[in-house]
Amino acid sequence: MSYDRPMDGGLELAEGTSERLSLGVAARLSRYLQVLTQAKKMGKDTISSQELADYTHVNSTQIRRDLSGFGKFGKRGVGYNVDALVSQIRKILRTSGKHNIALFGAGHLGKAIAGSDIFADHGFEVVAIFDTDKAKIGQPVGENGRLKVRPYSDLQRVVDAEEIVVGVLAVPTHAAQQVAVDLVDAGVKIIFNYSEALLQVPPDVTVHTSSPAVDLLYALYFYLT
Amino acid sequence: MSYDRPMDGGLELAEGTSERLSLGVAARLSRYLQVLTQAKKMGKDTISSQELADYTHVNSTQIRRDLSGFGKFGKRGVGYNVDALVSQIRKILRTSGKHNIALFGAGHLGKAIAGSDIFADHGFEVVAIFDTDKAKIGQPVGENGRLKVRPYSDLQRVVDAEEIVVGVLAVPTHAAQQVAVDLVDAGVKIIFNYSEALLQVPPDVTVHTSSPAVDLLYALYFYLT
DNA sequence: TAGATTGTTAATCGATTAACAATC
DNA sequence: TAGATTGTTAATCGATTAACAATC
Repeated sequence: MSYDRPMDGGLELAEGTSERLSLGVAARLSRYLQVLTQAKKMGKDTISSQELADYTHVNSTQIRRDLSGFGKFGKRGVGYNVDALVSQIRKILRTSGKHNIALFGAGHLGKAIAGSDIFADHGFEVVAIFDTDKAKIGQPVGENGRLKVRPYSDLQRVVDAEEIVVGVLAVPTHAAQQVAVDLVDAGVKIIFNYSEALLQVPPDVTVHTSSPAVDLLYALYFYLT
Repeated sequence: MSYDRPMDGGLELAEGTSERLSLGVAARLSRYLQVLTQAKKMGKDTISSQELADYTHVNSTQIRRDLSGFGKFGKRGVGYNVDALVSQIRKILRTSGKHNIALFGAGHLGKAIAGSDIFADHGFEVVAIFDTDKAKIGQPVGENGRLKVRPYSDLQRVVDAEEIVVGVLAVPTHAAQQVAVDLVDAGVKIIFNYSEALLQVPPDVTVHTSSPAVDLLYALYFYLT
């Protein structure tokens, strides 16, 4: 685990490059990144493992341990430089690039997602929004009406032309499976599902279903006990 | 771990009642519940641990192990009865009751949440929606315009009158901390944060921040490697 | 220097998995 | 009966934590 390369932003990845991160480490690193991004917006230059722990509910020792596996990123007595740590984690997660998203459904949820910078902050860009409702097609959506709602029939063409890697489903539950099928046919391998549908997809496709109510149940259990 | 009470819906909880569930078990049980709820809607009467595994990405042995800690809920060669398992898990999680939610922010996201049945399916009811924008106050929101947007100044009064246990923040990031402070003052202990703000709250208050982009980063890592 | 915080070790704990007898 | 699937064991693996020397 020793690591003697200077921490000055060299381009190579630290040890561990060749092996896949474990699920847990990858998930935690993503969360650190989220907090760091916000901390930076709040004008913080450095952050301690204890502060990161307060926001992520991950033990501070665990955080230092996760990070030290890839290099000595901190300064004893001071903490971690926010900018430097962001770029290190991005490198470790190999998500420094820009990735294009297509959004399905131009209802309240679709508009909320299109207008948010929650994806943009992490290098994702919503480059297309689709709906099957003719009344909605052509409508401007997102900040400054940057996007125009496209007809659903353009899916395949747009996925190819815009190099879409993620499909986000903000459609009614009954419509979700069909969109998933069409996305898979178009070659998309990551689907983010905001509907309640249980999606059936081939094994090489990743589905992430957002379940706020599940998270609430979980929080409530610890509140009630 | 032996358990000889009939599985016929007796009211007592199985073994483990007195001890708190571990974080992991509680989280997984919540996810099983989500899948079971959807499976029921799809008309399934029984479900196998393997089917649950396919939808939750939890190993099927792990699922049987989680469940068998509380009783023998399954039938060998058949699987689990969906209805019975739902009520058993609800009992284990002690979330059989109804819990009231207040929603903050009547923008696209607030309206999307108010109009969804994602919370209702799990015994949560959105009973109030607030906004500070005078133009929005009084507007009907949710299915059949069931809710009218209330002025933010009514927060304390409504939390008391409606026995609100969860506050859901669908407000701009810059407004989130103030709402959190006011909710804490009103006695709410669970906050669900859809903004990007890092919220500062007392230790006895649970904050869950929804981070779709973080989940995407994570999915993308496994896609890219 | 004095205080703070990292990096790292060592020990513990819980999660995960394969395997398979029991039994529907 | 034959096939399927649970409940459970036993072994392994990774996560978690306390403690503390190193050092900024």
